[in-house]
Amino acid sequence: MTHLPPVVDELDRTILALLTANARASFVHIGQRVGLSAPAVKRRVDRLRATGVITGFTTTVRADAMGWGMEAYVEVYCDSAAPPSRMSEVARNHPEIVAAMTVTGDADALLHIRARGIEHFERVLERIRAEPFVRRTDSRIVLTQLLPGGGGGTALRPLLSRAVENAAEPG
Amino acid sequence: MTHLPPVVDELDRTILALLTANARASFVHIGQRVGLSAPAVKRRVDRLRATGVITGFTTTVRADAMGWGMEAYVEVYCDSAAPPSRMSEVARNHPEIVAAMTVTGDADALLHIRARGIEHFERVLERIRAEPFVRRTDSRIVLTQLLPGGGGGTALRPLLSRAVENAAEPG
DNA sequence: CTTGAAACGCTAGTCTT
DNA sequence: AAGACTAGCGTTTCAAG
Repeated sequence: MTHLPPVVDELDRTILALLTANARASFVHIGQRVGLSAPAVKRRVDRLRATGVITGFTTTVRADAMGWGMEAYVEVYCDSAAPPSRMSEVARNHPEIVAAMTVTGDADALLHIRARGIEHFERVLERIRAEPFVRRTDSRIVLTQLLPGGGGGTALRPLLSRAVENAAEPG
Repeated sequence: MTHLPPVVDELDRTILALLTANARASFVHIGQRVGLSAPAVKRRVDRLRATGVITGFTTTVRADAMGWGMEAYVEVYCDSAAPPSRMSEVARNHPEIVAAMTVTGDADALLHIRARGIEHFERVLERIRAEPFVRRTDSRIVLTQLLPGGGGGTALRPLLSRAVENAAEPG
């Protein structure tokens, strides 16, 4: 929440690397690798969270194992008067939209979409194109991830959160 | 590593939702929410990892706080004979490429790139365009993330891993 | 899946540098 | 200011039911 001076030294960077590699690593384990005691590691992690460097701890899930077999990037062309806030609202209302951003170039926004299959994707696309300010869309369906962990976790959170009323808050 | 029948029931889905919301949540805490004892939760999490549904636990880090202030999606047009394996190799050799995939449409591949700033991004682009089989590139620079957690964590792993020789393996 | 017990990790307080 | 140490408590883990 707060925004104190986010100073990140080499020790912090190593701790962050270890935590991104395994968010469930114990503080003693991390401490052994960086030459610190467990309480010292905890203090640094607490500070990284307080300064907003660490925003959370999440789990990477294979999307296809969850039945979300396809993935696409959709460029959206809007009417000239369309405000980004309106697009943001649309993105929040469609759980299949796992990321949304405004971009440079001809298109106004870029959406990262996950769907159960082609027919599901088509329905999502129809819903988006039904928005009054959307003029047209241009889709790129993902064929193969070229890097390991390409289908990873953070973006899946909106798709899973329907199963839980209150998300668990750390600490 | 193994690929046993990845059956995922409603309880598993709830556990996954809680773990994606907070990967450091304790098994007792999760158990209270789903009406299970801690060992029962652990058994299910172990099984989800063994069947490849859970691929890891990671930490979400604000990229800008780490000095990675800009983000772009780059479409790559290749020579007709360029194999995807070659593109995969290129993606692995450039740490700024946090995701790479083959896609439908005019372009052959789509790259997700993070850079410290415009000038850094330009250098990365030059390096990519210097690859012999790359014919041209088409970039979309990200202006604003429209969903919370849009700058998130998993994709940052390659950028941080240089700080650590051996990544911590869970379990 | 649960229970119970031992090992382990987390965390706050206190002291040292 | 930042880390080390210690002790109390919660968690993880394995055995057995």
